[in-house]
Amino acid sequence: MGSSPTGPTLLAKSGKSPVSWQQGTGDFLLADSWDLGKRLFVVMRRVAQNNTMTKSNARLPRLEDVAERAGVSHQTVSRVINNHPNVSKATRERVEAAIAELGYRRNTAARSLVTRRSQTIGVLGSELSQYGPANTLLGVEQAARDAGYFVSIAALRSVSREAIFDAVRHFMDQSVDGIVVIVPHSETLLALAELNPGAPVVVVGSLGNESVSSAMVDQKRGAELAVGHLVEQGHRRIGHIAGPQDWIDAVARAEGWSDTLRAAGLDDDLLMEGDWSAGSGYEIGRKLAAERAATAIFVGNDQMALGLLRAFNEAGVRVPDDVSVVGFDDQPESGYFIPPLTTVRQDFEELGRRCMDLMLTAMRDGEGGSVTVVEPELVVRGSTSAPA
Amino acid sequence: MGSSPTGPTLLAKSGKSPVSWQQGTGDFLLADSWDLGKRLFVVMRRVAQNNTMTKSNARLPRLEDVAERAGVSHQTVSRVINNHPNVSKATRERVEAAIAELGYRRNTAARSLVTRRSQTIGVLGSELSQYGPANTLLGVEQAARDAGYFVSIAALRSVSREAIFDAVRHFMDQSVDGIVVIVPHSETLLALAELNPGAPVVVVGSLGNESVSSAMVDQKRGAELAVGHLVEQGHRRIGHIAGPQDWIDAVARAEGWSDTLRAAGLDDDLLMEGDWSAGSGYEIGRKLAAERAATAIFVGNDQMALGLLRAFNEAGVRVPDDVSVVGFDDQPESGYFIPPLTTVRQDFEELGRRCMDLMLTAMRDGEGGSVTVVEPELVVRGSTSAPA
DNA sequence: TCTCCCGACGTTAGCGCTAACATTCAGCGT
DNA sequence: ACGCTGAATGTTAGCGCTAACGTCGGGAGA
Repeated sequence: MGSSPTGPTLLAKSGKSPVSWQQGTGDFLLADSWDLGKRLFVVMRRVAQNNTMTKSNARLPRLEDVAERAGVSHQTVSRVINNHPNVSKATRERVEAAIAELGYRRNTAARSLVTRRSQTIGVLGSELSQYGPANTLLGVEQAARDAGYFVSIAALRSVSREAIFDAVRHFMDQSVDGIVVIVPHSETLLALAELNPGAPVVVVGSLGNESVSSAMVDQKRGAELAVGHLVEQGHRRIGHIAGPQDWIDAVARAEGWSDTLRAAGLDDDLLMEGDWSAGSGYEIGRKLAAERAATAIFVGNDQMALGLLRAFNEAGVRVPDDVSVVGFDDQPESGYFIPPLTTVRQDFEELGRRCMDLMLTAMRDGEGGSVTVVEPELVVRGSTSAPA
Repeated sequence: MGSSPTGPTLLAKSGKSPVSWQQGTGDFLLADSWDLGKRLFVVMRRVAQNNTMTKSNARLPRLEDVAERAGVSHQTVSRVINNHPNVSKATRERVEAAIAELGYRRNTAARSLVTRRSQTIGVLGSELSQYGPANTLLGVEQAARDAGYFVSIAALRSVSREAIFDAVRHFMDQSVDGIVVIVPHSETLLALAELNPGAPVVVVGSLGNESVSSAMVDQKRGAELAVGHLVEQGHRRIGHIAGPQDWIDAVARAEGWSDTLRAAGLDDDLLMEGDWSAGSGYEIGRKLAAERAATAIFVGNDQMALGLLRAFNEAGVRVPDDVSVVGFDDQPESGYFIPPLTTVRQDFEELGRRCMDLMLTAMRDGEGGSVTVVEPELVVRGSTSAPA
């Protein structure tokens, strides 16, 4: 890219942000922000000129151009690019120099056309604005880009067969090399089964099976950690606010809760279902505050726990003195709830990376059905204590 | 797709989730989840077979195949697909039938190769796990997919020139038709200016200028709403916890705060800077609780406000009785803080849609520099009241 | 010395699509 | 009847790349 010595490089090279911020002096703020705006304006104007210039100019260099410059055939250049063995060192270096000089970049479309691979993986997600899915997506993206893949996304507005079909068709149109599914929803898996994506599928968070690989955090184990912690502290009546039961994770967490209680010889009859939202946690919390049946509540995620805390606070139920609360996820905010929330941490980015690892092997070896499990971790904070 | 009548369709067609959930009965849970797993297993096994079958079978149909079946030339089929005018109604119908019968889908790579357009827009984002950016992304994705575009993402791990360069090169390799930048960070704009993406750029949240279009929520106006609300209630000492000042939005909000105070003849000297995190809000909150200089605090986002509330709670500062607090963003959880947070709502999805609108016109008409502004909205809840 | 082999290239033929040009034929005015 | 027009179609030539095969020369082995 034309980085002439007098280009915008100089302006931006200063590195640190140009805004010198001083506490307690609003004046500086205005001046600096204005200055920033002005600088941006100048730089951007130059960009605009650049753009119109290059746009009208010649097209991008191709293999042929590089070949000509290096004095070889285009095929030899191709070999260099693709790291084929039979190229002499001297030629390789000459070609690489030519590539660098011309700023050659290979044309993805042409390559895809002939190789029938798009170097793109599609990520099918829902609830992508939630903490968990969003971070999983980021983990996948990072691993994918590092592996030289493009990441295309399709967010599901609703978890319906139609929406899923539409998204998968979208990916098939793009002829993605693989599909990662971050829709921890059983309906999705069923819909996916009907379609025939024609590309390897890796599911985040499902039970693995022989056709699709899956990467998951051990939800049941997480629930066991949470409930085990409460049991250890001496709680005997431990309720659970579950997520919607068509979510695979919600089912697994409820299972872990139930199993742990039974193993400890306790009743697992205090079960309620929310919809993951703080609002639903609040509604259920109001009922719980009135009933006072449990001395501890294991909540399916941190957001519902937030709603629960709020309801308890309103009703004068003290946490953890009257009731202990454990969440699930460990969002960055959970440590700042009132009181700070004891919760189960899931390493979503690691999950995303593992997911991509599975995808890479699935695409290479064509094998499916492997499962990788990330261990959750209990984070103890102020919302739990021994019962009164 | 081979949806034979005896295929997996039957299994999945039941529509509702198979899990019949009953409050207070852990037994059902286990049984049902097991049942679900079993059903998935059966369906997925069939998928595995399908996959291996079709993978070994013939390749996908092309224009030529459709043409042959419809008794026309491949070019006529192309015309039908691209809605060219000069095709007779009869032929068009015949071709469409053939397309449907063969399940033809056009090859994106081949099309891109000749049209030099990839039908893909790249979204460059950072902090994509945060509420605002995540939802903006969703808005962009929805609008883009509806417009027939693919959405490729690149998340910035750090906001450095190198990372930005890398991401933009990534998009250039993919020859995206446009780049949406959701990095409300001035450094990004400078780095972007150096590079020459060779494709229209739309920035979310910047000041517009002649080379790039931008979609933004009127941050300053939002701050004015928030601070105006506090002033109206009779507060005279109103502090601000700003975001990092290399973020464009943070600067604008601080400006709005400052301007409003000055317009009301009040001092704008109570200014602190956080890093958007609840933790930084908490730290600043501890200092504020000790000083008690202000009767109201306008906080740069809801997460810092959460930390602030927590610090105040710990220190025995009552909200809103002793100090009023206003946030910014209106995350879904903010209504369940203790107390429920008065805050400024930003419609991020609308922002994303508008952003995509700009992109579409920029790609079509090649014009840049337009700006579209989304109005913020004040949401009054329990964290604000008149000073004591 | 001659063959054979193999590394280091070059040449050719598409991948599936669209733009541009070529062709056909009905309908029109003269 | 004649050409002329234009709608409806067909034909041709790539887009930039890679896989497959062709060629060439030099060293090893007989």
